Amino acid sequence: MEHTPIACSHHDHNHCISDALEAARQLCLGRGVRLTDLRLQVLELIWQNHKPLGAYTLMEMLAKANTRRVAPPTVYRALDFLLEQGLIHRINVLNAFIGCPSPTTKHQSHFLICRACGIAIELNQPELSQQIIGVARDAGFAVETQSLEVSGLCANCAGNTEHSEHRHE
Amino acid sequence: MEHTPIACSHHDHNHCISDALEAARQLCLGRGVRLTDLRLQVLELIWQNHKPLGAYTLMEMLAKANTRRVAPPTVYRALDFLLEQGLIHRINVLNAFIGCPSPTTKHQSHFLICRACGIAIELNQPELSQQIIGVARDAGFAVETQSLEVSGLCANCAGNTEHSEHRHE
DNA sequence: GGCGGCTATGTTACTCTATAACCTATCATC
DNA sequence: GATGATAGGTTATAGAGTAACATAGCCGCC
Ligand SMILES: [Zn+2]
Ligand SMILES: [Zn+2]
Ligand SMILES: [Zn+2]
Ligand SMILES: [Zn+2]
Repeated sequence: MEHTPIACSHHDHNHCISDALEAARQLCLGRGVRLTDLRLQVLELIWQNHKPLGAYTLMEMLAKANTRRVAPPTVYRALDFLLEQGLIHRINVLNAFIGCPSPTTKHQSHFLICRACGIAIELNQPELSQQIIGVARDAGFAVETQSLEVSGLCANCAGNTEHSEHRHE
Repeated sequence: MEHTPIACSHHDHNHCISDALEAARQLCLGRGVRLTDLRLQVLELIWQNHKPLGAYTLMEMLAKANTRRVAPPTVYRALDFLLEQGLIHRINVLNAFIGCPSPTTKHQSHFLICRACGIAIELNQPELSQQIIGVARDAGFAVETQSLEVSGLCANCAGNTEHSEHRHE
């Protein structure tokens, strides 16, 4: 049952972006929280590809887009909001953030991260979450959040490894 | 098959420490790498309990123990060595380090982390590693390393939650 | 024993990541 | 349009990690 993830295959990424932004608008509307210009802008920047972006990278992008200085708290507050609403995930191993393709359904943070091209693929495996909860319960542990970060090579990069190991863009 | 982990139960922790240090000595001897005084000292400090310690906390402890200033590179180099040899793991979600109770057997980094008492319990579940590898393979992804960090409440703290939610020592 | 290369540690300076504290602007509601 | 609440701007600082270079031990060899 091999199935190449969207992030790894050629696809119309504008579609990913518009879907994500529209989903965010609906979700915030439904919850009565404010998806302000800044927050939307940060979300859009995060979605510009399937690679996690650091807060300071986002800060520079914001500064460039708005042609004025943007300070860390500004971007961190937007990121905190997006994290709270489940619109993005934090990739701890990279100190970076990536958009969530299914923010409406509650789920844990499970990612495959390619060390060659930098892509992060979000898994959708409720059974895995359940198994982890089970293992934890056997140890008397009550799970609140899960972070699974698997590093390696994605389908694209695994094939090209011998030729070009270290490209980052 | 409930089984309270050692880290969570009353136990002779000096035994944990001496076991870990002796295992480290043997392992380094066998591999022909040098477990220097500094590296051993850092490992011992890390093992002083079952809670992950940050690099800067370790730095202060080192400075106190040696009654002289210790700079970041000193402790980071020791940590790098211990990580390479598999004697410790890094807990990404905490930016902290914890001793590995089974450094001789190759395995992934799977932890339960109690947000109340700060303890980190290392799981020993090869089946879980295998399942993760399988899920990744279905996405065409070649796994190199895994980091599973589950946050919640340990057996001890889950019972006491209503009384004292936020004790850290 | 003394030389030369290698590994480990010391030292300084810096980068990157994140937050505290305080102030101002905007929004919603009455 | 006053009032309270939320969002964003600003400054400063904390926390985590690394680069670059100097020094000190260690080891094998002559
Ligand atoms: Zn998600
Ligand atoms: Zn890739
Ligand atoms: Zn381990
Ligand atoms: Zn606990």
